[in-house]
Amino acid sequence: MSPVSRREKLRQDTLREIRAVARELLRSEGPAAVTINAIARQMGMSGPAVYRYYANHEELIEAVTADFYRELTVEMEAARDTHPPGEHRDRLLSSCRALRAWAVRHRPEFRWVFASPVPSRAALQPDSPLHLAGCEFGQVFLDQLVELWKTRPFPVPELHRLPPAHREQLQAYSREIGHALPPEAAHVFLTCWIRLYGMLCMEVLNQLDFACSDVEPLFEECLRELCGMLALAYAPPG
Amino acid sequence: MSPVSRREKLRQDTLREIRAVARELLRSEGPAAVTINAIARQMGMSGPAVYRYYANHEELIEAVTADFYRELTVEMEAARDTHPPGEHRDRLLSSCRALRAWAVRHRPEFRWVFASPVPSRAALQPDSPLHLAGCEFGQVFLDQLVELWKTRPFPVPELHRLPPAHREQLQAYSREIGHALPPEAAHVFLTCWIRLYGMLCMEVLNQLDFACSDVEPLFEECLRELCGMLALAYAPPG
DNA sequence: ATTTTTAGTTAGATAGTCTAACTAAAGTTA
DNA sequence: TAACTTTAGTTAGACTATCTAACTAAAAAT
Repeated sequence: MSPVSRREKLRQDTLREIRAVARELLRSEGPAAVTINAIARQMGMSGPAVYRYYANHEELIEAVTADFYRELTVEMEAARDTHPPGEHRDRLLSSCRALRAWAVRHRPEFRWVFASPVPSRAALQPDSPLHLAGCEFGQVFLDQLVELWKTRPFPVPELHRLPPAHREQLQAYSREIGHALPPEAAHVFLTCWIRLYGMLCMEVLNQLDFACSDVEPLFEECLRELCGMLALAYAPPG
Repeated sequence: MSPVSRREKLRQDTLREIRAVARELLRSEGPAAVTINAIARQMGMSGPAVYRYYANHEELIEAVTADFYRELTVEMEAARDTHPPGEHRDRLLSSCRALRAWAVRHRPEFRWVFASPVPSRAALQPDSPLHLAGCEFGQVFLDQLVELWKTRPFPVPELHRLPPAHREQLQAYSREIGHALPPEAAHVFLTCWIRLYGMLCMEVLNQLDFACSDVEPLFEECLRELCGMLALAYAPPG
């Protein structure tokens, strides 16, 4: 007895096809074109049939977004793993570059991830696939800083010099990740993450076009600064 | 003879009211609720009447977005001008804090500005009100760096050490702003802008909630770093 | 006083989300 | 195998959106 019935397999195939068609529409016609009806047409079925698979438009959108997170996560992990476990610097740089490469190669998808923003922590139920996928994505970066911290701790600010309110948040977060990083190292992690991800956000949302068409050099400089903060020697790509 | 006829005045009032109602809907019911019909209902007129004022939904959205840019610009300028012209440090910090204050106080609006992103440089016609408002917004920050550069130049990288492709873009941009900043100073401007704006982008798009509910301390640290890059002595708010 | 312009109206074409009621096929069980 | 249940699909339709067309009434211009 196979654990998945034939029916279940077909169902999974259809679910996958729906998301694939949605993505194709996103790429070819933009986010507004990703409608239940358009997907159904493309698949040669009637509109309401799609509701057998996703309860409503929002749920479909979330599933597609989760796919994007997962694909991005896999690519970052793959890039990271082109270097042996000990090579923290190369692993980190590779995965960061993979992040940007994906974002640039899949602009509509990356924009989509931002534009339908993680509805503030409180809103999204913490066990939804989207939330999970988002966490696992962030984890790729976090894990590497944790690993680095364990083997080759980077410089951190003195905890008592950080504003008390901020300190408490860092302590809470440190607890939340099982003390894998102490609060002051979590602060460095956050700072790095904001730099990296914030820059990509601006690039992909076309907020840098006024001055740049090619943002890669700025991104590399960002990576150089990241290395600085983490006491790693920057190395150019290639 | 008044230069604006009575009719024109009424028209401007209605245009303003449409945008105000749109904004109210955005705040109270979210971006999806900002529809031509809902606005018309709220104003007690029939749907198609709105088309006398805005040719289509997109044009209305653009006008509202331009309003947001303008309001934000005004607030930043006002904050800047609470300090006398010579006080570069205080003026810059005040306007940056005003930027974040507006973003946090008007989250839906700020999100909206990002989420309906400046359609890449090529797309948007350069004389549209939205594009203009966006430029004027960026100008608030740029102008201050220009002023600072003229009176108290900040450290810059050596131009020949930047990647050639990047150098060319910076040269083009420098030309575009009438050489108000040389390319290497434009590079510093860009770096600062990305830090500042990128961080806000992440905060407002709920990408930092996983660790922080109060991002202010991180923002202040960002300002501290900005001051460092610009050879200014950071000063806390208040 | 007549004409033109403008701001509004209703009716309707088209396209979306989503529900309800039904059908046919596939799987399950007596 | 026959009857039953579950599932994936169907069509019809209620509701809402954008936007066009054709019309009306009021205001402005001549």
